[in-house]
Amino acid sequence: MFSDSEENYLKAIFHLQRFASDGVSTNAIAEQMHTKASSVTDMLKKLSDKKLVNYVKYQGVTLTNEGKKTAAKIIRKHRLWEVFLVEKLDFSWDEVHEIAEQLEHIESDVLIEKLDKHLDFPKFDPHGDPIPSKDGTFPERDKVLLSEIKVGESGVCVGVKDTSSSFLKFLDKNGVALGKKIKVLEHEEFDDSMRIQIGKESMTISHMIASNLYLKTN
Amino acid sequence: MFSDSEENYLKAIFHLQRFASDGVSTNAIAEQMHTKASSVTDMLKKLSDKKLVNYVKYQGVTLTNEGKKTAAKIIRKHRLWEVFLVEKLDFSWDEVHEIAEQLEHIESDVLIEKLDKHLDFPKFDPHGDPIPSKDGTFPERDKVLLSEIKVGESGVCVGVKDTSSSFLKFLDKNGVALGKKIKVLEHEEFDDSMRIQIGKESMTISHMIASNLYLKTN
DNA sequence: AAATAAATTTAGATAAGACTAAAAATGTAT
DNA sequence: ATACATTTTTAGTCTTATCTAAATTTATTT
Ligand SMILES: [Mn+2]
Ligand SMILES: [Mn+2]
Ligand SMILES: [Mn+2]
Ligand SMILES: [Mn+2]
Repeated sequence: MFSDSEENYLKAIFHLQRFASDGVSTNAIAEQMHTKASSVTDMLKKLSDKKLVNYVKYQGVTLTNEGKKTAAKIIRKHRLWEVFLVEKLDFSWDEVHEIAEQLEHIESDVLIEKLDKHLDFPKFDPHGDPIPSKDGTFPERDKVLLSEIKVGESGVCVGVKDTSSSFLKFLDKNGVALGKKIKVLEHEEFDDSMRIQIGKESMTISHMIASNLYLKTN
Repeated sequence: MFSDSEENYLKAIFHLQRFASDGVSTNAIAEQMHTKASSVTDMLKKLSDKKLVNYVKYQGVTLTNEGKKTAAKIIRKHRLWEVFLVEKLDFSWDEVHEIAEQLEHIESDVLIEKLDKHLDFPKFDPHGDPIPSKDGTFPERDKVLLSEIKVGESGVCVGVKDTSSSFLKFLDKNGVALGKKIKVLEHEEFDDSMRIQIGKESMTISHMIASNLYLKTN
């Protein structure tokens, strides 16, 4: 149906579109894709011909409905495979992204649905990111950055904002994982660092850490 | 490491090499790959540069040790994924080949080993074909074509020679599957058809069928 | 409102992989 | 041994996806 490259562009535009209120810029896409602006322009023309994006020269792009649907499907595949890798093959959450980048391009509708069933229809991936349903709807979950939580309150870890391997490895090392209960013990005004309770341990974390961890409060 | 196309050529040469005693011909590869001889020549040069094949103009090719190792690895991946699809995702054996053709190109050594473990280190795929080990060794199994078995003797179905979807579907329809015990009741000289007992049923099968089913005799 | 800077597109090149048509090498039959 | 047929290679073209460098458009300053 679509080439791997086309699918990767659609995914990139989809993710960038959430932040930019207007069209997504050529440069933004180039940066996201680690490619050059001229390559992006070429691809935008092609995607526009295929009615996947609304493209006006010099004005940036937005996804059409068809483009959104296609992007959601790829993200669905990516995240389902990530769940598989962690749940069934015993990978840790910092190792799965690269492999899922490949697996997301495997084409077979039956495969996705069977995989979904095998995994018992998960709603969120190993990083807490929502898995769109077959029709492209993303499940919502009210989550708050740990950095926004007041002293004395607590919540359950449901996701990470930064999904870099180094951050995930740091969390592992300190016993932080999805489902863990975290309570804010202290908040240092000076540098916005926090003292938190996680399980029976307590630890101090920087603002950098606290602003990349999502909690679900009761 | 290698492109999907390169991998597919290596696999094709590997399979053709089992029959041809000397080098594999350009035309044979072209037919197997559903491509043109000129495209094959181009690729052979490339594979030769990469020391994956021994190529002498007009003389056909053979795989180098490196080429054999690479081909075995791809076949290993293909067959492990087929086991996964049948055992874990509940596909039937006639549906898995096309998907495995895609999955075999996913690159991650850790993934293959974890998949192998998850499947409990299978030695044969859903069609009875041997799964090479990490070092490229193919497990052997003494098997005989059903058409070679004498009246009164019996064996257990361990593989198929023809793996076409139509043949596999026919077998399913008639209750033939790997592990089933089959006993030869009669043999018709005229057309080499056979009357066989499978489970509690008995049925007549053509020579075409009998010469594409492998049994393991006791 | 120019002038300058930044972003974007165009033009032209390159590489992989495939194809067609023509040329060259090899094999077969008189 | 020569002619004919088959196989294989070469030459040249096409598509996709990328790049660099130059041109163009849009945005920002003075
Ligand atoms: Mn990911
Ligand atoms: Mn993820
Ligand atoms: Mn197969
Ligand atoms: Mn198989």
